[in-house]
Order: sequence, then structure tokens, then C-alpha cells
Amino acid sequence: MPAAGLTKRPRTPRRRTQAERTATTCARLLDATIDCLLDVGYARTTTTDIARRAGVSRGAQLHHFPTKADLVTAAVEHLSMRRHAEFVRAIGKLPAGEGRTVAAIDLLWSILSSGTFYAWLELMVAARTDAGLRRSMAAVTERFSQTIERTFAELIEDPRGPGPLSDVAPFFAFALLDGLALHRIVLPDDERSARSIDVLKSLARLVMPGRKEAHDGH
Amino acid sequence: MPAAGLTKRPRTPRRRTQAERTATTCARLLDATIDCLLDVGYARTTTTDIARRAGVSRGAQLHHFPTKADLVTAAVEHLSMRRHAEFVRAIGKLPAGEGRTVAAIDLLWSILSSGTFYAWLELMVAARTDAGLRRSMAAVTERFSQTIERTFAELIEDPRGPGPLSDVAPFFAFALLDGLALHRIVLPDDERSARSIDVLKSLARLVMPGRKEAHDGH
DNA sequence: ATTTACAAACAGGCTTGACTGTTTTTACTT
DNA sequence: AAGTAAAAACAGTCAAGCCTGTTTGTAAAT
Repeated sequence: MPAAGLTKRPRTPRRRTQAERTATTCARLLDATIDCLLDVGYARTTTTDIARRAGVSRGAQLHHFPTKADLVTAAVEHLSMRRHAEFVRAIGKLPAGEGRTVAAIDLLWSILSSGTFYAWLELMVAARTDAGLRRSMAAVTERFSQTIERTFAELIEDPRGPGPLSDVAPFFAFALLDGLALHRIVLPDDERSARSIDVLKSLARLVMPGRKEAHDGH
Repeated sequence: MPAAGLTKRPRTPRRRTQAERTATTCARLLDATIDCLLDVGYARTTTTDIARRAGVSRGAQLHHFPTKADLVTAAVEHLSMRRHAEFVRAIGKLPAGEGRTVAAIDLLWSILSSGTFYAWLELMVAARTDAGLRRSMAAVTERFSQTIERTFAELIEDPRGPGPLSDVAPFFAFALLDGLALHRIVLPDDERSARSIDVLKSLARLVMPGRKEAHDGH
């Protein structure tokens, strides 16, 4: 039981404002949607299950997202922001200096190893046969690609100016890693994947011969 | 009232043997399953729809494939054989001689542009959250990878013997093209895809410097 | 007081697999 | 070789369960 002398606020935590309530329940629903996609896949994701996981009543769910399509569309945006945040956070850990090119590839790979990739994949495949979803996914995928391209362009500058390959390089790397992550579904820890990433790193060193790249020197 | 003078066989086309009947109805069901995967995706594929598309009664369907899982598992094998046939047929069109490396990449890309890739993708993603399906997909995916690797190894021999990269090269190329095909769902005809394939071809020429490769010379 | 957030029961439609019955093929017996 | 029993292929209906979205009702915030 709370002590007597509290100044103004009632001892119930506090009445939350409408915006706060909306924000939290929406967030919980969107998180639960992504969890559901990861756990059981798009095919078996049901609105009932999402509400249950979110700890939100069915009524509240239907209040904020009248249809399943609304919920999934919103989840696409939510996922996009998660991926972006994940990317930005990882960028911060990039070492300055020479090993950068290689480190950036490892970074990209670590992101594609996280759950958000497979949530994205589920939505991507679902989007193939759903025009509305496809539009949403096209937007967020393009945005993510551009984020990567811009970031790589800024971080890894070639002092000799952009070469003929440097603009496709991020897209190339991104596609390769996506393909590897796809195969990993059925062949986890395949040695060929690791070797392919090594090859990619070697290529990155070739494309980016601006600085004499020492091994990892301080 | 059958006509009088038939020699031995009735004029109804001919009584088909059990094995034949089984084979045709199974094939129709499996084809319909793959069609369904392509048209509406795994999530909305229903057994009823499959039977309707196949022109097979529900009873017949349930007779040959008691459960949906049985049907899908069999469809995996069926799809695998289709892909293999597609691959072998395409191989036959490969030109002999110098442009081979590049032509092989175009070949692989054309296969990944066909419908069977997206059927495979649907099953692949479904397999992520379905252990039984995952086993099946692992088997056929590994088999397909090995077919590619073996074929490439035979077709594109480096006279100087296998280099350090030549064994991962097919896997590398395969993964890249899979990734590109994945992105194409939302970004068809992206210029970056075409350029990435060009880059891959250039790399192939580098890895395989055995013959002095002219541009495309006769 | 009014609008917004939340709660819960409900109906309609769809999907899966079970069940019953019919026809066709194969195997066996005489 | 003919006939018959058994097995397999095929056809169609049905019930149970689930999923979505509607509806009606309550509490809380503005």
C-alpha cells in the first residue's frame, strides 16, 4: 500500500492520455503481428491470434484496425522502422578506418540474420499475390535499399571518385545476402554461404582500392 | 447399345489400367497445386480449389492424398522434377565455345524468371515454419544446387584446373540471382538488377581466365 | 456531453477431413 | 478361359472447427 503523503497524483499509476493509450495498444498489436509472422508465417497468421499475443481484446483490435489488411499494412510500416533502427544502430558500431568495407558487409549480414529479415520475407512473398500489399512493400523495400546505398556511399568513399561499379555495389551485395539468407532456411550453417561472403568481401576490396587496405591494422 | 463389329476392344477409348489412372489424376492434382501456389500463393491455397482446378473430385483427391500435408509434400517433389527438366532443357541450348560462361548465367537467370522459381519460393517460405516441409525442401534444394554445381563444373572447365573460387562460384551466382528474383517481386525491370547481372558476368570472366575470352566472337 | 478506447458475444462463410456409396480394375478359382 | 471376389479409383455430401468482421455495450478521456 502506498504511503499517505503523495502530492497530487492518485495512487493508481496515472490515467493515461488517449494518445498514449492508442500508441501503446497499436504498438503492441503491430509487434504481435510481426511476432506472429515470425512464429507461424503469413499463411497461419490470424487476427485472433495476434490479439491474443498482444494481450489486447478483440474489440480494441478491431477499433484500431478495422480489417486484417489495415493491420498488415500498418505492420509493414512498423517493420520498416524496426529495420531502419536496427540498421542505424549497427552503423554506429562500424569501426572507423580501413576495415570498414569488410565490416559493413558483416553488418549487413548480421541484419539479414535477424528476425526482421524473415518477417520482411513473409510479407514480400505474400505481396506477390496481393496488389495492395505489394505497393506497400515496394515503398519500404525501395526506401531500405536507398538507405543502404546512401549509407555505403557516405561511409566508404573512394578518394578517386565513384568508379563504374561503386553505385551498383550495395545493391549487388544486398541481393546476394538476401539470396544466402533465403537458402539458409533449409541449409543453416552452410559452408558455401560463409565462403560466398568471403568472396564478396574480396570483391569489395577490389572495387574499393582507394586506400591501401591493411589487414585490420590500428 | 454398342456397335456389333468391334474386334476386341470396346470403342470407348480403352480401359485404362489402374497405374495409368493413378498417374494421370495424381499428375493433374500436383500440377493444379503448383498452379495454385503461383496464382494465389501458399496462404490462400486450399485443397478444394486444387481439386476444382485439377478437375478431380474431392473424393479422388482425398483418396490419393489423405491430408493437405501429403499433397504439398508430393508437390514439392513434382516441382523439383519440373525444375530439373527445365534446367536440362535449357542446358541443351547452351552454345559451345567461348561465350559459355556468360550464356550459362543468362540461362540460370531465365530459369529463375520462370514461374517455377516463385512456386519454389512459396514453398521455401512456408517451410521455414513447418519442420516436415522443411525437410522436403532441404532435400530438393540441395539436389538442385548440386545439379547446378556439377553442370557448371562440367561445362565450364578451367584448363588450368579448379581455382580457389571455382567451386563456390555456382553457389554464389545462384544466391545472387535468387536475391535479385526476390527483389523483382516489388521492383520489376529494375535497372540495378540488370547491372548486377552484368557485374556477375564480368566476375565470371575473371574467375575463368583459362581461354582468352573474346567479347562474343564467332 | 461527446468522443474515443476498450470489451465481448455473435453470425456468416470457408476449409478440412470423415463418411457413404458407386464404378472400374485386378486377382484368384474352377 | 470364364466367372467371381477383392481391392482400388472415384464421386459427392456432411459436420466440426476456425476466421473474419459486425454488432451491441461499457468505461474513460476530452
